[in-house]
Amino acid sequence: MPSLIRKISDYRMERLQVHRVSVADQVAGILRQRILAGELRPGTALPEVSVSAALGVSRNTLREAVRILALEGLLKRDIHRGVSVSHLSIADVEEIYRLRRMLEIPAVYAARKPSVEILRQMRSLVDEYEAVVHARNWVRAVGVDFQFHTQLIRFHRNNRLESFYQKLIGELRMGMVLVDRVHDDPGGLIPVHREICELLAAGELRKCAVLLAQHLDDSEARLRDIVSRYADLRRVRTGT
Amino acid sequence: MPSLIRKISDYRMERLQVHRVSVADQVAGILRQRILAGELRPGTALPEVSVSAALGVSRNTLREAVRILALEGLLKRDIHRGVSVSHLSIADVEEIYRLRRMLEIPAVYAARKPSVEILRQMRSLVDEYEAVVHARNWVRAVGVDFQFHTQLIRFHRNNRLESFYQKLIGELRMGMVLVDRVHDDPGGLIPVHREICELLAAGELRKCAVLLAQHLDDSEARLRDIVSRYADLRRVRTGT
DNA sequence: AACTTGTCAAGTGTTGAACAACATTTTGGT
DNA sequence: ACCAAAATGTTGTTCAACACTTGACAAGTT
Repeated sequence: MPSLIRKISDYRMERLQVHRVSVADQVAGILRQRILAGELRPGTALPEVSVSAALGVSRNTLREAVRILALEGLLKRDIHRGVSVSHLSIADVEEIYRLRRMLEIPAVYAARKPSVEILRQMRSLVDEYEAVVHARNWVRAVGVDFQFHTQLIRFHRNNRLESFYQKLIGELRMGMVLVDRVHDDPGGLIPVHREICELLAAGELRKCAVLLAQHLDDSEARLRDIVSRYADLRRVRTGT
Repeated sequence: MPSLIRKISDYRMERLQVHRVSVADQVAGILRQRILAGELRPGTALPEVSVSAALGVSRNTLREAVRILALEGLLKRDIHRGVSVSHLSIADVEEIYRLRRMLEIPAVYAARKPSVEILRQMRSLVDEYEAVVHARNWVRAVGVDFQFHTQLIRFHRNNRLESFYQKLIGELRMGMVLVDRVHDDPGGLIPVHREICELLAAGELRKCAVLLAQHLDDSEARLRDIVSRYADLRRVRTGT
């Protein structure tokens, strides 16, 4: 595995940078990506031997990667029974959205003097979202959507909060990708996101907060719907 | 190591419960405890070979434990350079206290109809705090203090928030135990905590929030002081 | 038939040893 | 005194083996 990395870059600088990440972290990244892309669906078991063999790393390394993802909430570990991709329950969705409200809405007010940098980022993310939706790349769209909200959180200027928030939306993302078909109206978010930017720039924080709250409600309702529908589907398939 | 556990309990019930925790988790628990007790001070290096030998576990197992604590923020990993107990900087303290305010004050308002159970817990924790301070057990006092605030957070009824909060105060605790001597006035918290309980019970949420905010400010100032003093001390000792 | 009791395979938990990769220190030369 | 190259000690990673659980199925009992 390390030799593969070596091959990609011969330049000393790059090699150093790439190499600073341990293999375990890289493996965690790969698995995270596959989970968030919906490739590994909730409930999928990840037997250590076969997975480590498939990825070309040792069992121990895979274990470290799994430990990371388990602490992130993406994988579930049942002792002596193996790991599997976590399920997102309605309760989880509700819990996470209560947190999003608790964190994102104050973020708007924290943007009293909004950072130009963050605002610029947000605007470019809206553009990117538009492009991605146009290209009908739904998985990527979900990612960009969440990046937009992460920028919002950055107004708090708090690293711990930011990484916690990213962990949260990581879990949500796992639920979002359950639908391979377009979820209701993915393009509908564009004007909302754009208006959030403008209201922030104009200092209309109250209006912005209201709009955001409403946006979050919508988003939660949509995800609830997806999750409950998926739960039914699973129930039927399992025969419970 | 596992066989040792077996010996302790022959009863099936107990054995099941004990054995559900992997050795790695147990080791993480031990290390966490020693760090939070101030036994392992910030900056202390933890060489894998010696530590694993001392604890009687393999290097791989210790590594898993270290991975857990690193993700909790208690240990710092520098790749190829080993792990050490994290330092708490003034910036960290400030960041964490901003989060505490953001989370605890809304918790008061979330206690509009306060759970009897939580309130009971809080009161008994105040009593315990009193007893512990009387016994001059400062390390334990810090722990009980933080347990009190954790109960406050429980009004949010949000598991993810709770574990995030516990991670946060875990980091603070590491700073708190830097002083082996009594920090200014450890008994002074008793009436404050007690009044917070009473105001909550009486539904005087606004007053309670104000008091809590003030309490947090005091607490932050005290910790800032400790940390900066310790940083000076370290600077002198290191000769920088 | 329903219930308990072996037995077995498959998987995880843990270990120890070995080697590779890296940071730091020491060495050796100038 | 300075700098590059080698030695050192540590972590990162792999491998192979064993101990221990679990789940499922077969065998036996009531």
